[in-house]
Amino acid sequence: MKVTISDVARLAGVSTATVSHTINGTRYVSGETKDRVYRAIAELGYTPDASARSFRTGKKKTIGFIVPDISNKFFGTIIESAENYLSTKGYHLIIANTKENVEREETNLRLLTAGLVDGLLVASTMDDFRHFDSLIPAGFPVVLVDRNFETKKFPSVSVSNFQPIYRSVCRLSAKGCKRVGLIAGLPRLSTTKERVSAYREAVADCGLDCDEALISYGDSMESSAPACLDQLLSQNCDGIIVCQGLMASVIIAYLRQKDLMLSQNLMLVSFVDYNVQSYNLYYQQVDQIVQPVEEIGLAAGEEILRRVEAPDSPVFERVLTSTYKPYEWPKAAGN
Amino acid sequence: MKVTISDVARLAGVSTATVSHTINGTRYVSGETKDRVYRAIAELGYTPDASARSFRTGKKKTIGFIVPDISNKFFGTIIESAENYLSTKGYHLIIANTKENVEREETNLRLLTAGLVDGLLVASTMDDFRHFDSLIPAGFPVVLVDRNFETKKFPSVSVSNFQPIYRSVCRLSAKGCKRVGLIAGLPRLSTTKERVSAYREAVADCGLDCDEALISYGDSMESSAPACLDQLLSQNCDGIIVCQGLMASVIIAYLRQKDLMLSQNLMLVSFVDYNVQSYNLYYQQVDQIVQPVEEIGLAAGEEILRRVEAPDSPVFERVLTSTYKPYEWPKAAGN
DNA sequence: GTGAAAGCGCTAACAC
DNA sequence: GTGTTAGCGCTTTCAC
Repeated sequence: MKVTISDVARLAGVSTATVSHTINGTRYVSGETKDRVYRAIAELGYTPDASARSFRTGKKKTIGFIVPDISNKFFGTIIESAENYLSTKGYHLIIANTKENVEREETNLRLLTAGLVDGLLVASTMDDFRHFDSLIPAGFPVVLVDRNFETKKFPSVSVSNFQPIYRSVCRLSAKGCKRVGLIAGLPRLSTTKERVSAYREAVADCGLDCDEALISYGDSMESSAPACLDQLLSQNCDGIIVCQGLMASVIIAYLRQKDLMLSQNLMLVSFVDYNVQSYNLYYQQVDQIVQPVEEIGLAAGEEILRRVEAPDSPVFERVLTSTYKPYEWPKAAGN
Repeated sequence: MKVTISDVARLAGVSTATVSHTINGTRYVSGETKDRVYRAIAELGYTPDASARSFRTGKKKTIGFIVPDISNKFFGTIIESAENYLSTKGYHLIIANTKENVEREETNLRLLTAGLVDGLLVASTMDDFRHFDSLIPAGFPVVLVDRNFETKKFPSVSVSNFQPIYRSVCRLSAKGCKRVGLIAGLPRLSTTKERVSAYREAVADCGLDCDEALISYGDSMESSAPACLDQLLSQNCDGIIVCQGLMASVIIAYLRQKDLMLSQNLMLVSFVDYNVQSYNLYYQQVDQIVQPVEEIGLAAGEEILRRVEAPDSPVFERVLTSTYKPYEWPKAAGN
């Protein structure tokens, strides 16, 4: 049967309090007593029961992470670096995948806030802040990751993509492009909105063709890439900006299949993506916008623990910046 | 403050037992009483506390998954489909990342089996079964995923790659290759061992050059790909088999950078990888070995719940098979 | 058809 | 320097 703290106490000839304090280092215990306790623990093969402990203390030592798409390497990498940081601090990570589906997010929000985790990291697929907010119990620690709401009630960790997208358009314009297309994600997402508005502004500033049909909205998952590209090609665009790394890979391949060489029919393509060691190998012929993906995960981990430990600490918006890599740069061979 | 089951009971004018049974449907409650309970719950905004419940029942409704590399799409996809199935059954998924590091796996094994989860899915990076086994409390539900041990004590879900690798070698041989190289993963992994032995057997059977230097072991992460490729190229091989999808992408790019066209200096390349919708676009010029990644995740989910619910059910080894896609096949356009 | 009450294993006052 | 003990919120046996 299960061996409990009382079994240990009995065998060691001490009280359960002493055993507890010995294990947790929460008060002084004499060397000799410690010894007896540890010996008893070893002999019985005792392991403190995590759920009894959580129940008692109210701390679960667990953070939830609601993501739109685990299999997307962008989020996979964020999860990885968040988990890496959290495990360092003795926390576990519970993952929930929404597949960009609002109901799934609702369900998970409800389940995870019901005493399962100490805090929640959310890359939300919702656009209705009021609704999102209504699903979070008052005072529950939440940090928004990658995606924001207009209303800045919750702390967030995100990436600014306005400037790089603006710059992409300018560079395409300078190369002679007149009709620059944009392949964006789900229209409701803050990241999409920000990129689209940067695009619109730059297109106007550069005097390029300003045509809503040049903006193609995908569903933020890779499968929508070909359709988006087809739409843009049918619009005779001569430059393309792809707002997502996963889609970008597909786009490149699809272009190649269609025998449309880059810098020929199409002047230039810019990507927004995560930084992979092998990245340069693939895409050296195009501009890259590299997001600081590991840092997002790390920052997310730091912020959520800050809020878990001090729920009333000030609400920060942490905005990280992407790196813009123009394609003329000297090639830095991976490895 | 926190609202508990007693608050609800008091407001509804019933006992906590009735509230509990109403919520859980564990015994008959009259319609009228139910109503009162639900009204009280709504009024107070009551949510049952998950950790109290776990503590009481001993069921956490949580499965742990120890993976070597979350950011690898192969595992990302397995996690995704496992999570998908588990959430369907009311279970949550705790992720732990080992980065192919044995100590990290040990730590996580210890932490997760200490009352945190009901069962454990593990894609182990260990090769010492005895050691692994010693870290699992007797009777604790465990299912091995993707990677096996020689000793078949634990149930497992894995993929057979012997036949496809054997076939790859044969096909390269038929194309005229004499020196076929293999880019494998960590030598200690069962998947690597199985693939290497298929390779060795086929090389012998086909009368190809049999040279240990033609086998290049990576670390099962993408960053080792270029070094592996360089090693093989220095061996003047005329065909290459890449045992991992992540590495394969890097290899393709690296070959292109080196201006080595496929089917020119190198006769053919085969990949072992997951099935992505866009896959055909990329790699149509090579044979593909497509692993049933979603099914691995699903099967893993099914198996672990079976064991959680019936710890003494028979130990199954579930072996799934990959799909071999020769490159001459008529192209099935993605989508 | 419903209630009373005993714990699950642990931590943390409070006591000495 | 260590022991006693209440109680975290819930489920479930036993009782009526």
